[in-house]
Amino acid sequence: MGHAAIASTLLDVSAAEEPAGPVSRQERKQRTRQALLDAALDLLADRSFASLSLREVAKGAGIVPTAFYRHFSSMEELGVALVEETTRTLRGMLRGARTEQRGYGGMIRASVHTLHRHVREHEDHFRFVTRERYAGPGAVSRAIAVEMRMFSSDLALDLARFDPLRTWPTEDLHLLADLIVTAMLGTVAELLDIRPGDTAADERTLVAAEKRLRMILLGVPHWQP
Amino acid sequence: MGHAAIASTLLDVSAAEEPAGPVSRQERKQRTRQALLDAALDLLADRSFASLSLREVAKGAGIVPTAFYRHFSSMEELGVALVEETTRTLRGMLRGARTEQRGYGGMIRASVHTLHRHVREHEDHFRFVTRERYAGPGAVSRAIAVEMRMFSSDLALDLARFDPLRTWPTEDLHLLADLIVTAMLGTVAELLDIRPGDTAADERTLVAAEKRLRMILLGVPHWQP
DNA sequence: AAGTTGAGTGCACAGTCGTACACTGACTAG
DNA sequence: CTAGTCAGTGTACGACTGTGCACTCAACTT
Repeated sequence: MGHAAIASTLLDVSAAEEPAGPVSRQERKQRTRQALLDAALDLLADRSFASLSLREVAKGAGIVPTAFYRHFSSMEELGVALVEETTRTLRGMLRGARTEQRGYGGMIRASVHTLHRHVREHEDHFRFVTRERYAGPGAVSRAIAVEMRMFSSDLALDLARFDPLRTWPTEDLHLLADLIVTAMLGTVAELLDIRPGDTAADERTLVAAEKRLRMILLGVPHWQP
Repeated sequence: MGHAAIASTLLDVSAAEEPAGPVSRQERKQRTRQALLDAALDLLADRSFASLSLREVAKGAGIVPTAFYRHFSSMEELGVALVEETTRTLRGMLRGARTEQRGYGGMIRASVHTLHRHVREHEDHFRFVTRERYAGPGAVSRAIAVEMRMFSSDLALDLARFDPLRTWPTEDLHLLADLIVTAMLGTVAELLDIRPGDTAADERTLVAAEKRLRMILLGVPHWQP
C-alpha cells in the first residue's frame, strides 16, 4: 500500500524516508501523479482496467477521490498515461536489443533473452498492455495500437539492415515485423501466465519462443512478391 | 409482461412470430436463457465483459435482475456459457475448412476465405473472444485458453497429413499450429477493426493474411529439430 | 508583508450495483 | 382434480460509484 504516498495526511510523521528532496509545488504534484499511476498499476495486477474505479486508485495513492481530477480529467486519461509510461520501458528494451546483432541465430537468442529480462523486470507494465490491447474501443486500446505500430515500424527498420531483407518492399517488411511482434507478444502472454517460482517453465517458454522465431525467419531467404 | 422474455420492450405486440412452438416449461426456460446470452453478446459489442452488469443483461433479456439466478449463478458462469456458444461456431468453421485441401496455396486461400466469412457472419462472437482472451484471470479467459488449445491441437492434427510435416515431432507441429492460430487471430482482430462498409479494407486485410501464412509456411520444408 | 494560486479535504448527492426475501401463478406430476 | 414445482416478480438493503461544491492552508508571486 502506498506508504503515505506523499499526500500528507493530517498527522504525517514521515520523518526520514528519501533524501527529502526539494518540496517545490510542482514537484509534489508530480509525485502524487506518480503515486496515482503506481497505485493503478498495482491494482491492475489481477483486474482489468475497465473494472478499476477512480475511488480505488485515489485511495491507493493516499488522496481523496475528488483530488484525482487535479491530475487526470478521467480514468481513461490515466490509462493513456499508463500506456505512455509502459512505452518508455519498451523503447529502452529496443535500444538494448539493437546494440548486439550478428547473424540470425545470435539475434534471435539475444532478442528473446532481452525480452525475457524486461518482462520479468516490469511484469505489471507488460500485463497491463497485453490485457488492454484488445480490450475494446476506448482511448487506452487505441493508444496501445498506436504504440504497437510504432514498435513494429522500428523493428522493420532494423530488419531492413539484414542482407536478404535489404531488397524487400517495405510492405512485406512490415508484414514480417508484425509477424515477429505478434509472436513475441504471445511469448509475453505465456511468460506472464507462469506462476512466480517456476523457472523451468520459463526456460521451456523461451526455447519455444526461439523456435517460433526461427520458424518464421526460415522462410525469409525464399520469399518473393 | 415478464414471462415474455425474449426481450420484450414495453410495447410488445409480438403477435405472430415463430410457429409458436410447444411452450413446455423447460422450453421456456431455455429460451430465456438464450435471451440472456443474446442480450449479453449484444451489450458486449462495444464494452468489455468485466464492465457488464448482471442488471443490464437481465434488463436486456426482459427479465427482472433476481430472475437471472434461475439460469446462471453468476455473471462469470454466463461468460463461460458464451465461450461455449462461440466454440460451436469455431468447430463448424474448422469442419468446413477441413473438406477442401490441395496443396499449400489452395489451402491458404481457402482457409483465409472461410475465416473471413465466419468472422463476418458471427462478428459479435469473435469480438467477444478476442477481447476476453487476455482479459486477465477469471473463468472466461481460462475457458477461452482451453478452447484455443483444443483448436490448435485439431489444426496440428490436420497439418500432420501434409507431406513435409508427416515426420515432424508433435511438439514442433504444435508450435507451427500455434503460430498459425495466432496469426489468424491477429487477422480476426484486424477484420473486426474495419468499419462496416469498407470492403476494400477487407480485401487488403485478407491479402495480408494470406501473405502472412505463406511467410510462415515457406520455412516449413527447411525445418529440422 | 500581503495576496494569489491550487493540491488536497470533507460532505453531500443521485445512481447503480449484487443479492436477500417473500410473493405469484402457469405449468406438471400424482 | 389437486398439490407441488419453479421461472419470474417486486421491494428493500447496504455498499460503492462519479462528481459538484465550499473549504483549507502551504507554497508561490508581487
